[in-house]
Amino acid sequence: MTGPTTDGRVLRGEETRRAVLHRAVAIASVEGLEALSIGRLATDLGLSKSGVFAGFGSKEELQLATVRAARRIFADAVVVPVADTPPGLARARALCESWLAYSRDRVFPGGCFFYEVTAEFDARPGAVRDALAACSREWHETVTAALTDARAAGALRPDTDPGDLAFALIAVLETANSQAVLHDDDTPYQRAGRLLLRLLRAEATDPADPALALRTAGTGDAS
Amino acid sequence: MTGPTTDGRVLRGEETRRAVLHRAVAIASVEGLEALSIGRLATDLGLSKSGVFAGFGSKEELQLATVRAARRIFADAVVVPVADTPPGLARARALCESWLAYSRDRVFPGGCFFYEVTAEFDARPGAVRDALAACSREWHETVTAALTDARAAGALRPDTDPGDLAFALIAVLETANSQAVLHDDDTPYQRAGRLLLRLLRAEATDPADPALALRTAGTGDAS
DNA sequence: GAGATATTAGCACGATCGTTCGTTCAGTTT
DNA sequence: AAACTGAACGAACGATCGTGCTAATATCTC
Repeated sequence: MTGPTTDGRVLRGEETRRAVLHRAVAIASVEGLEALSIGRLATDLGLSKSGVFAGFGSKEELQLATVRAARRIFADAVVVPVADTPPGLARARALCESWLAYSRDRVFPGGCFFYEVTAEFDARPGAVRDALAACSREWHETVTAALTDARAAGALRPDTDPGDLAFALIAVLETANSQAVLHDDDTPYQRAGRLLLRLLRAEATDPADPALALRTAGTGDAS
Repeated sequence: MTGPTTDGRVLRGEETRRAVLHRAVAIASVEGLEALSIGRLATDLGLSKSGVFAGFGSKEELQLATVRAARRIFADAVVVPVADTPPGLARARALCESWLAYSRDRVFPGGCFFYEVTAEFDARPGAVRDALAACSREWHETVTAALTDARAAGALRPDTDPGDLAFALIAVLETANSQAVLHDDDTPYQRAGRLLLRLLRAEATDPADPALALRTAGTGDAS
């Protein structure tokens, strides 16, 4: 009986926590996790510094909570929408397109949250880096799994290394994000779209696989 | 004759500036340009805070000088060594291998300086971002030029887009750096080595081009 | 030597950082 | 109504930030 009866107090607390994290992921995607200052969050949200602090207990805990929040947003924006795409090659393709849209549409205002923040922490030992490494691994495994399915289904050549291919696909995605944000330019996304198809077709048993068809806009289907 | 007669004063000043920048690029490659604090640099080098500050005039100028210093180190480590490689496909290949060594050997202790710092500033308008954008453009153009030469020489297929191919190659390089640093793992470099060759061979008119031969160690040449 | 010049040190400023403390107030329980 | 709980506040702390001053110290010119 840890009475999960609705307690309005803790409920309100979680609400402000969510508000803080909503702002935190936005700031961190642009300026990084170190630029997250408790005082600034408090000012932006009209809260007191100590109030924000109390909700997390330490700056590092705030950073970790921010990473967890971003992970959820990323999953909702990129991975969840492709759940209804059939496993295999089509899903791998859908994951890439979904990722490009995630970056292009600025789900996080600074582009990909994890690109920004991973570069910031990848060489600094600590809990934040560990959390980011786990996210990275998770994403790579998601793409690799789709490609492994595709190979098992015969859509990719038997000698294809799903890990290598996933690495190449993700490399193109991340670089498109980086270049597009840095130069405030859309063409990297177009380059990336071409290259993704090229990479997949090069490993596909059937380069004309419908999962690799061009889709300029919408579903591209005309009945 | 703007009297370049050795003035020991300005010479000494430039010496300390170099010492400061040497430390600055190391710090920035690990923790970013914002983590560069004047007081910390002064303490690390046994100088006074105002002494360090006077050498640059402002924090932003220090950051810009750090970027310029890193650009020079990068050029010396990656671009200069391939100057004696014949232009074209061989040089493109050499640039990639040189870059991998630059990252793997930790010319900057935090891996690629520009990966770290570009992610930090790509979404923040300002002089630092502009300088980094220029560096990015310069590097892309260096690789693209080598590929354009290769195509002009008939080593790459006529329909190859040097910009797209350079983009893909650089994407693989950057991601190898990122993954290797984040997970403290060497395998991303091995993946990258395989993928680079794969990408170049796919566009080469002669996949058996000697410039694309495997070289496991050293020059691989036996007289 | 004297005088000009450029580097460096010393000191202090306002601002902001993360953190701690005691208090206030709304909601829950008895 | 009284007792308790948890979120949020306000004030303050020591530290560090970037940035100005002024003075001391080298070095060059004459």
